[in-house]
This record gives sequence, structure tokens and C-alpha cells, in this order.
Amino acid sequence: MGRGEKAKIYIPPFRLEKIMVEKGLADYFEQFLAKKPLFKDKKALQPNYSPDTIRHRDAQMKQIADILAPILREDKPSNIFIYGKTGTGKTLCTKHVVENIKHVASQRDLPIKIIYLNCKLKKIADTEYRLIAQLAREFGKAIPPTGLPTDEVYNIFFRTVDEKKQTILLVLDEIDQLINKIGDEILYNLTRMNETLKKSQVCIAGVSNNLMFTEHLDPRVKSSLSEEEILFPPYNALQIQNILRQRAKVAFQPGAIEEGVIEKCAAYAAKEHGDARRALQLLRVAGELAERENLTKLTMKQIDSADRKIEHDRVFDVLSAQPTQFQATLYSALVISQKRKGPIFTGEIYDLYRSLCQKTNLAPLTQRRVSDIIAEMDMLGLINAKVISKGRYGRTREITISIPPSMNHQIRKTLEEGLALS
DNA sequence: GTCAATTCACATGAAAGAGACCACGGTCTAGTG
DNA sequence: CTAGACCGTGGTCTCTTTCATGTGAATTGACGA
Repeated sequence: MGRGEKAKIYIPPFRLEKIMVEKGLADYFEQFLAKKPLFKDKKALQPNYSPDTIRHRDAQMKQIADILAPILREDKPSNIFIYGKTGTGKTLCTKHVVENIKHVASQRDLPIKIIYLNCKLKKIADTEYRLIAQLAREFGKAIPPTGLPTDEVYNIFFRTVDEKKQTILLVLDEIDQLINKIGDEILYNLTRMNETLKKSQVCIAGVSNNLMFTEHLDPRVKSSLSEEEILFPPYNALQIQNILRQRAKVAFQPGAIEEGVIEKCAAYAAKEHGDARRALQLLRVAGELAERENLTKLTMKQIDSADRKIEHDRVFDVLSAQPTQFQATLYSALVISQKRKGPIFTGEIYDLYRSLCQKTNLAPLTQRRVSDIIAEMDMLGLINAKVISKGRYGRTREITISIPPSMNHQIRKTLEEGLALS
């Protein structure tokens, strides 16, 4: 009864609507065209943009290239493992090197197959079955999205790979997320592929955000996967500035950015462990804001608003993707946090959640599950949870809300609507 | 006062079930020549 | 005769429950000084 039903979260309409209603659509577009654009080529700020030259990563690129180069002589390169926090250029560099190998290989007509897979992509490579199926598809096999036994897909994949002599480089991005979810068996199977294959050979390059990732790995997998390791350290503020300037030159019209804006952007990002992606996003969103406000120059003020907007969007994106139960739990946490100061504990949330379920006719989950949901909220950065022991009074999570207070009200309202509370 | 045992309130793990989705092969049905 | 509809079986995936085990320090209570 009422189990598993999902409610879409209500997302407030775009601010644009106001302008359109007031002045009319045609006028609005006229104005839009009359505006002098700030952007020249916004692509350069998009996360998947790949610049011609990659800065401050020469050493890492060279290392990767050194390790992978034997592939061109049809030797099997060492498996390699690449670490680094988000926005340190791992994916970018890896892709860059791989592209170059591809280029050379195709010029010389070498039997090299390179597959890049992002394991985080929902519905593509986030389970064992889907990953292997996707790999098999890369070799031109049609694999149904479900319905086949996993071993069968493995077999198809192995057979296809071994049909002719070739060297395969498998780049698995965000591999830590995958292994966290489904265990390391898949890696074990993949690293052992070479023993079964007669003609071909496979080399694996794992890319991970989590520095401690290999700790929980099966020792056999660990040793074979991390034959070589490369660390991508975070950028410092100066390096981020450099990168921002390089991209801004392509992205913006000359003179569109006020003095000091880049520095500020870099400082913001450097605070968050040198995440270049975030710096670029900040600059792009700030630019969009400035453009929407009809400004001729991008100023510091927009950086601040952009920072807020990004956080706001992130929270609402996360929220709208979560099921009702998750929302109910978060709502409970929010209510308690507003009722009184100080940290919240799992038990309190669960109690309130139970009574909330009664009120809304929602089938209540067990505490076990709610505990997991709270852990998920922590992962998503909505709350901050730390497991503490209160001695005689048990062990629990100490939870604080990490959503900016300015958004609290709006989120509560959204959740209330989602949960059909009044 | 000191020290080990106890105890609380959950955390954390493992396994398994429910229900949705899907592929495949076999059977049935209706339409066609 | 054949294409398509309609099953039943067996598979995955996600969310969840059930059962079991783990855990860190405040508290307790026995002990000796």
C-alpha cells in the first residue's frame, strides 16, 4: 500500500518568466539580440571542453604516456591507476594521452582498441552487467539491456575480444564509485582476462577520485591493478588562475572581465581543494548571470551570486532526483534542526520520520534503511554526519545540516509540497 | 581512587525478498493468398 | 502459411527487510589502599 510511489519535487519556475510576462516575448528576444554579448565561445568553460594545451600537468601526462607507450609496440603496458580529487585534471589528461595514442595507432594501422568508460554514468556502466555489456557493445555486439545472465555477457565479451589479435586499453573513469557499489569482483575478472585470452591482451587504466580507494580492494586485484600509480595533486590558486585565464581568453570577449575577478574565482576554488572544474563553472555561471543582467562587464559581485546559484542548483538537482522516503527523512532532519540548535542524532530523526509517515500515509521504513539514507545524505553533502559514541548513551551519528540557512525555508516548502504536507 | 565489565543506541554487513523491467522461445490467433 | 499477440521462464536492478554482529566510551560496581 502506497509503497514505492514516487513524487516529483516541485521546482520553482524560472525567473525569466517574469520578464516575458511583463514585456512580451518578442521584445525580450529583440533585447537579447541587441545586447553586446560577453561571451565569445562559451564552450571553453564547459566541463568537457578540451583545450589544446593542458597546463601544470606536464609531469603527469609524461608519466601516463611513458607507461602506456608500449602499447604501440603491441606489448601489454602495465595496468595503471590514477588518483586525484575532483577537478585536478585526471580525466582530461588521460583522455588527452589516449587520444594521441589513438591517433598514432590509426595512422600506422595498429590493432589497438581503446575504450573509455565512465563508470558513474547511470544506466550505462554502473553495474557489473551493464559495464560488461557496454564493453561488448564497443566491439559491435548487440547486448540487451537486461534479461541475459551476466556470465553469458562475459562469455560474449571474451569471445569477441579474442576473435582477432589486438591490444585493448580499458580506461575506467570514476572506478571507485563502481567498486563501492558492486564490489571488486568485476576488477578481478577483468584483470584475469589476460590468462584466458589467447590472442589479445588487455590493459586497464583505473581513474579514481578517492585516494584511499585501493585500501579496501582484494589484495590480488590491488597488486595487479596498481602496477603503476599516478597521483594528481590539487592545483594551487596560482595554477587555477592560469588555467582560468587561458580559458577565459577563448570564452569571453576581450575586456569583458573586470580586474581581479579571475583571482577571486581561483581563490574560491582553491579553498575547495583546488578544484579547477568548480572554478570554471563559477566563471561560466557568473558570466551567464552578468549577461542576463545586461552588464557590459563581469564583476566580482557576480562571482558571489554565481557561487550561491551553483549551490542552490546543486541542492535542488539532488533533491529532485531522490525518492519520497529520502525527502521525508531530510524533511525530518530539517525540522529538528530548526527547532533547536546543536547536532541532531539518528534516533531523533527516525522518531520524527515515523510520525511523519503516519501523517502522510507513507509506509515507514525500518531504522536500518533510514540509517543508510542518512549516510546517503552525507555523501551528497546535504548534511554532515559523523559517527560518535556517547558512552553509556550509545553510538550514533552526530548530524548537522550543511545546506546554507538562506535556502532552508525554500527547501522546506519544496519538500512539504513533494510530500503532500500542508 | 582505580580498573575492568557492562551497557546503550545505534552502525555496519550480509543475505534475501518484492516488484519492476526485459529477452527469449513457444504457442495461439487472425489475416492473407 | 505467416506475422503478430500473448504467455511462461529466467534473468537483472533497485529498494527494502531481516537477522546478525560490531563498537566506543560513560557508567557501574568490585576492589584495594
